[in-house]
Amino acid sequence: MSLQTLLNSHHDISHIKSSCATCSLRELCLPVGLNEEEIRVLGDIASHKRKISRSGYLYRAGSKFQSLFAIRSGFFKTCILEQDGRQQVTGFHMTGELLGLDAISTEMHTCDAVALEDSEVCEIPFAKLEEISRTIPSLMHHFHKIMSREIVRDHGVMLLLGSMKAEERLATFLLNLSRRFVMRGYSEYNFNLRMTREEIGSYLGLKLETVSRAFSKLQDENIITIDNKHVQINDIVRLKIKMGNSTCIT
Amino acid sequence: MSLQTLLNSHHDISHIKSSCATCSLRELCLPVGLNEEEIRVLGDIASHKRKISRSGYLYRAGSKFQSLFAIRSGFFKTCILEQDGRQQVTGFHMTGELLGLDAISTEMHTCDAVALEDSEVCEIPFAKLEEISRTIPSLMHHFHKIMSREIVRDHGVMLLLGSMKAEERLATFLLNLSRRFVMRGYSEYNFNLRMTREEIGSYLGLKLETVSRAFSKLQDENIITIDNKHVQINDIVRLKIKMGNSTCIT
DNA sequence: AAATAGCTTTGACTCAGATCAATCGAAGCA
DNA sequence: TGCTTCGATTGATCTGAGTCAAAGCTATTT
Repeated sequence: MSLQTLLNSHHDISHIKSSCATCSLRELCLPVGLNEEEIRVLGDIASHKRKISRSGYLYRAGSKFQSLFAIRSGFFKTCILEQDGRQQVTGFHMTGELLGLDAISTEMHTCDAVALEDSEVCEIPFAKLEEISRTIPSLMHHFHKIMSREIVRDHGVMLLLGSMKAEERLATFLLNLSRRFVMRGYSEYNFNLRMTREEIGSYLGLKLETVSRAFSKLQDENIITIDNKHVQINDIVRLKIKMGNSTCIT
Repeated sequence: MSLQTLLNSHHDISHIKSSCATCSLRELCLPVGLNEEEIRVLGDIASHKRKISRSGYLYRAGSKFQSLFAIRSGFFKTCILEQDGRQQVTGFHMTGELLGLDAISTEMHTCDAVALEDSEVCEIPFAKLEEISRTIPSLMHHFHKIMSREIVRDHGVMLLLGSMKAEERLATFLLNLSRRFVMRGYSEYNFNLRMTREEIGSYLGLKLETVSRAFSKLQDENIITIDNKHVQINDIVRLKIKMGNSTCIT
């Protein structure tokens, strides 16, 4: 595989406390392409904020779909509980991203959304959104675009995982996270992982031991560096990898 | 695993020539929830039909997104060509389904669409659709719903594959196909596979030999029966399986 | 009718990742 | 402070799927 070491220097990262600071609604919406007028309108209907503490549920599978959530700060996972009790992680969601899209075609949430750290979201009641979209149709159009982009991004990655080995899967996962941090204005080289090895494994279709081994291997190969190894779900990863021909990562 | 034999009888399937007959636009749209007025309007802009013969391209990755396509008859695969020349199948699409959604967030097709048998599609120019949606907003709304439903359906399946063994993946795949045939009004027990073992494998993240072995195993276990084994991409599968607690298949 | 090409099946071998198990570090708590 | 719990790491072993190879069937071509 074409993973290449890009940088080898160690930066001082002692100042990094959380992966994400707090996002204003404006910051959430600008990258998405909404104009000032649309943001103003959205601000009116999305004024309600909610705090979710670590391990808390934002919504549960089966509950009625009522709102989308813009993540102002924090980190979430979405997961489904299979009949045998095992849980399957279906995605990770960071500050600045939209949550709740899983329900958009079914009127019902298809998965649980769980906070991986103390988080704050901005609630966007979907009924109001639809109502206002009658006068400003472009609003709904934007949301559908965001939705499809998010789903397609994930979908594309998942499809490619099928043909990858454990190390490549992990690299893909880290690169994906990295890019999403960059989009939100954070360093692409230093960020915190808020999820456990088991959660990563569940998402990537690997066992936690395999994920751990892959981390160790990437570190041995000097591709990543991990501080605070043994901090539970809070280790800091310095990404120093890049796909040689980065066409296969979205 | 909770696969259970449901039926064991052999039906006469000699009359089954193709997996699908030809669909009218009305048939395409009704299950989707469009009303008469909307179908009439859609009919006006979607009058142009195109025939694609086996192995022909409906569109290619990188080409400009201009139209959605409703499949009137036939069977397609979508696939992406990786930089190393291998091709990755990203989906299969049957009569009555909508094709071209891969491009909806990018203005550009992200994959190739190839006919697996002689097929006919109905072209829906997206610009016209958007134009008309200004007067009938519900139309676009419907399309977004269809879109998200299709994407989510696939996405859900793919996510679950990660934790499955080869046999389970194949069973999931066959059940998925089966349900889609049912939705189009065909038997859920008898249908044709238009794709090769290699294409199935690519889609499921397996090698063709593994797919073949999984087919044999399912047959040994009396879960499926295959006629015309050696017909190239045309073998007839009699599905006799059902998940015990079918919550994990979407 | 024979030859060719495409796809499938099956067997033997190998290896990546799952499984089982033990240990360790960090955080929280009595 | 010591105890408990949770997560991470590492080793040993097992197994399912990939790989390589040979042979089979069907359809197509000559």
